[in-house]
Amino acid sequence: MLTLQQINTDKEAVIESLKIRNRDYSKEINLIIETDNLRKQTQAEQDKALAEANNLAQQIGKLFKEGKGDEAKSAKEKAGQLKETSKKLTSQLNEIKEKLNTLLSEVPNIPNKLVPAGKTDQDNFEINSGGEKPKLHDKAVPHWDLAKKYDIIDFDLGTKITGAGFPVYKGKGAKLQRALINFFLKEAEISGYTEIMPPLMINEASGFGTGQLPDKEGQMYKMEVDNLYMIPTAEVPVTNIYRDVILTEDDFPIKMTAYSSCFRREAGSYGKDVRGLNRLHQFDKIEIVQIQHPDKSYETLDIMVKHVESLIKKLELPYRTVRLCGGDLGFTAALTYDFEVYSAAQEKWLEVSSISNFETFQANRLKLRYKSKNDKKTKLAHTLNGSALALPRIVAALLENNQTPEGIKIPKALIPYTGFDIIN
RNA sequence: GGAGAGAUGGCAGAGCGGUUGAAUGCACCGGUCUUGAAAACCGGCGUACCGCGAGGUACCGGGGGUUCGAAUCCCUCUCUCUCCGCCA
Repeated sequence: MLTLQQINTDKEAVIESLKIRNRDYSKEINLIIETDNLRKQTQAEQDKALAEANNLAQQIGKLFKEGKGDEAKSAKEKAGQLKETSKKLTSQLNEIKEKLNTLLSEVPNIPNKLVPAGKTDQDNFEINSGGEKPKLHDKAVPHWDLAKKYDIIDFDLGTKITGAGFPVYKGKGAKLQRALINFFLKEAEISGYTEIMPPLMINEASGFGTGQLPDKEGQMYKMEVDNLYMIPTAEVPVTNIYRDVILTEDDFPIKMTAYSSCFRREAGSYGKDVRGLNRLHQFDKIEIVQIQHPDKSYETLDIMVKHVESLIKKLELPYRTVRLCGGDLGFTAALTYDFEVYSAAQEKWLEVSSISNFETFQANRLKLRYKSKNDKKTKLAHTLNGSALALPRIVAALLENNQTPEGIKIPKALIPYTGFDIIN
């Protein structure tokens, strides 16, 4: 969430920047400032009352020691009154603080200047593309048919065991998953990321830290009995490693990668979008996370984009890179690049990666800070993350694009990991 | 699951109702000394909020209570450790 400091220093600029999200937040921002002023005022009153009470209590202590019981008694009465007023003020203050927090957590991140105007994903700005759309043979079919033909992914079986959106990978299908996981992890390792194997369930504090709670509670599976959530992405447990941490500048950059299964309820999705591997409740993803000095986070974002691009290139998939427009930009992000690969049989672009700079938005919730060398103050760090990469749609594109009458060819870069070069 | 012990500053560890934001040691930073370093000595050393400032307030795992006054007493939650049970 935004800091009060950000809002108080330049309220107009905040409101103006948020307009690119196609909404006017001036009402919210003004209410926040108003509430904050009330907070300050109430706190000043409370501090005064408490100071007086503290003083009095000390005096009473002294009087008792000196054996002046009578004087102490009258002082006690006065203290009792003070206590009541301070109690009232305290509960008022708590209420105000809670309101302020709620208000603050409802304002999205300030978009970077590079974010283009627009409402939907149609308005995203294409900044790059590569690879070539393959020419498929006459009898080419979408990946869900290929999955059945070669018996590598069984959607019905998943439905039987669990429900829709939980596919079962079999034989070479399972091996392909494992190969992709190892390939992505290896590439991340080469780029200097430390591998993390995180818990797949998280508590409330972690969900709040990275911004899934309270905004996206409905997207997560919840274990009511233990009050835990299944992770929607490894971003959550991995970034939360640094919750409540104060770093030194020398610690930057912190680079972590993690493979995990991800669980999303995807309530409200339907139709073509969810066919086959296009949208699942459980899927596998390799995530890269960086924690960086504010001066260097955008440089880092570009490096992360390059990393993802190199993965897709090695897999020889046609892709395009887009910068998300204001309407498509996530609540917590300041700038996001998406990668889409072309899935030739369904003739669709599929989003396979999303790389974002959150600036201090997550760090503020996480209380993730660093000690500045210059002025020795603690300041909020910048957090970034990206998918590198999510498996299902990559698999969809690989299957569809590489299908031949003889079988599905495996891209060269992946063969050392699969141990086979064709699925037939 | 049962029984017990515990949670204090970066770490270790005192304090167990009154001037304790908290002894002491280590670590860390600045200085003296030294050719340099070590040692020794001197000084500094938590976070947040309010205030132009002096200063004030809050924080000893979280929340609540008792009291004029709580790190200290009570309740509750969470977590850690030890023993027993169960178990991949």
